Amino acid sequence: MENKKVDPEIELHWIYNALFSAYGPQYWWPGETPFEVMVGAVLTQNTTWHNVERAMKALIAADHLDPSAIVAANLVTLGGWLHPVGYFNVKAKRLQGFCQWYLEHGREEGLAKMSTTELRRELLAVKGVGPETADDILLYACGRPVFVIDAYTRRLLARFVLARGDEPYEVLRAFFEMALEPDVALYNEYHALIVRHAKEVCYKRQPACESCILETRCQKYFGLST
DNA sequence: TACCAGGAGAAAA
DNA sequence: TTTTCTCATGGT
Repeated sequence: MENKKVDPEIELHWIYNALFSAYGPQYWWPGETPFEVMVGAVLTQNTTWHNVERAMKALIAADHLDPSAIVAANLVTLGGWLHPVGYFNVKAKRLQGFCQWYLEHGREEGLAKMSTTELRRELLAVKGVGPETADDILLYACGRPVFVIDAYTRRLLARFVLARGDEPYEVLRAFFEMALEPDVALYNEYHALIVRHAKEVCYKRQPACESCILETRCQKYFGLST
């Protein structure tokens, strides 16, 4: 594989424009309120969104899509509502822990008073909230300009030879945030488009993704003919 | 039947 | 410090 020197700023903007032209706005993140977005971020860990929606519906049906109600809920009962998302025993504890933190920090109003750096540090200190979940919450619930790195993003970077893909989370986040202007709407749409594209075209198909809308530029770095 | 999905924490090496 | 294991359901 030929490893050519590329300009991350140019490449990342090109990829974004290509994805947006192909798929249009994705209207992420699903959720009526910022708190619902936060709950979804915790529940979606290693789980499809379809199953998260089922668990959210169960919480709503039980009138428990509320931080105080979740904290007060019996852990076994809460796990029962979360059953569809898998790891329900783990996620019940994580969700309760997160809601406890959310209430102690003054809900949305309290979080809004914190700087992005401070809020991110606080989120990462919550058990069950790792870097991706923290950044999902920061970007989609709190409207902070933080780029979310997930498995799809890593594959995309690897395919474009912009990174190996297995770098530490913070390295890849910095890579995006240095190449792109700190724009909440852009980061929001970009991550959503990467996920959308991953679902449309399987990145695992090596070496080329036939019919992939990014194919022409992607192949440029793989030296593949059209 | 086997594998993967909008991860994270703990334990082991 | 890095790698491996565990948590677990539901769809393909």
